[in-house]
Amino acid sequence: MPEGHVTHRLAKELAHRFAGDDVEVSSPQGRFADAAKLLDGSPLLGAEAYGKHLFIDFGADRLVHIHLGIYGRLTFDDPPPLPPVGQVRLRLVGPRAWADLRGAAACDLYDTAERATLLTRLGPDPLQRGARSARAWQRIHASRAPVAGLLMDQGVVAGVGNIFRAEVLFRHEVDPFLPGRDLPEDVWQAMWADLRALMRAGVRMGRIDTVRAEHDPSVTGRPPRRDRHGGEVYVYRRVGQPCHVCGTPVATRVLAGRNLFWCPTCQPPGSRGSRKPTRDVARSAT
DNA sequence: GATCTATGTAGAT
DNA sequence: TCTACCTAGATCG
Repeated sequence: MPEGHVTHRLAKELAHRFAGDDVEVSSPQGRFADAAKLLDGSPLLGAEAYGKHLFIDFGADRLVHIHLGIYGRLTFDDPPPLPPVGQVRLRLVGPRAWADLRGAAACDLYDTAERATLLTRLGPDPLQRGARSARAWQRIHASRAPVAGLLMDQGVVAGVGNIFRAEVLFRHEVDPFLPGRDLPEDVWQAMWADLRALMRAGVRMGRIDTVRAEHDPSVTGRPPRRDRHGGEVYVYRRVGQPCHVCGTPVATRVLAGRNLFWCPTCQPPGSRGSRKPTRDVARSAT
C-alpha cells in the first residue's frame, strides 16, 4: 500500500474521523500494549504525515509514530467495533469511528523532540506545502549514484517509493541508471513538479494511477477522457508487456534490492530525460 | 499446505 | 550486497 500519498491520506482520514474525540487505545496483539495503556482515553488532537511517516497527536507531548513498511495497513470503519481479526497492533476506538493497524514496520510512542530528529533525516516531501526541491537537487546533483536509487532514498525525497520512482523516470524519459550528477536541473525541476501533481492525485484518488492521472483535470487542466493506454501505470510491474507509448517490452532489473521497471526504448542508456512528461502529456499539455 | 510476493528500511557483512 | 522484520493475499502443487 504505502508510498507517501497513502500516509497523507491516512493522516487526513484520522483527523476527519477522530480529531477532538477521546479515544480508546489498545493493542489486541500486545506489541504496543504498554504505550496503548498510557494513551487510552486521551483526546486525539490531530494527525500529520511527512513522507512515509505518520504521526498521531495525543497531546501532552505524546505522538504515535507509524511507518507502514512494505505491507502495513491502517483501516477504518464505522462503529460498533468488531472483534479483532489477525494481528492488530493498534486499535483506536472513538465515538464516530474505529481503526485497526496491522503489519506496520514501526508503531512507537514519540515525543516532539524525537519527531524533530526523525524529520532531519528526511528530504523534502513533494506533498508538503512549501516543500523545497532545491534540497533534493543538491543531493542528486552531487551524486554519481543512479538516479533511480536516489529517488528511493528518503533523505533525498521523502515519500517516493518504487512505483512513483519508476513512473516519474518513465514520464520524463530518464535512463534509471543515469548518475544523479548527469541529470539536467531543468529535467529535475520538471520531475519534481510532476511528482507533486501525481502524488496529490494519488492522495485524492487513494491509488497510484499515473496514466489516468495525466487525464485528471487538476494535473493537466483538461477533463478526464477515456484512457487510451489501457492501464493505470506505464511501467511498474509491467515486465514484458508492451510500453504504452512505443510498444517495446518493459524491462526489469533489481536495483538496491528492489525491482526496477523501465522502457529500454523511451529511456535508453544515457538518456538525460525531457522536461515534458511523456509524449502523450506533451501533446495534451496546455 | 507450502511458497511467493509486496507501494520499506535498518543493520550486518 | 545481504538478511531480517512486519502480515496477508495470491499462486503453486
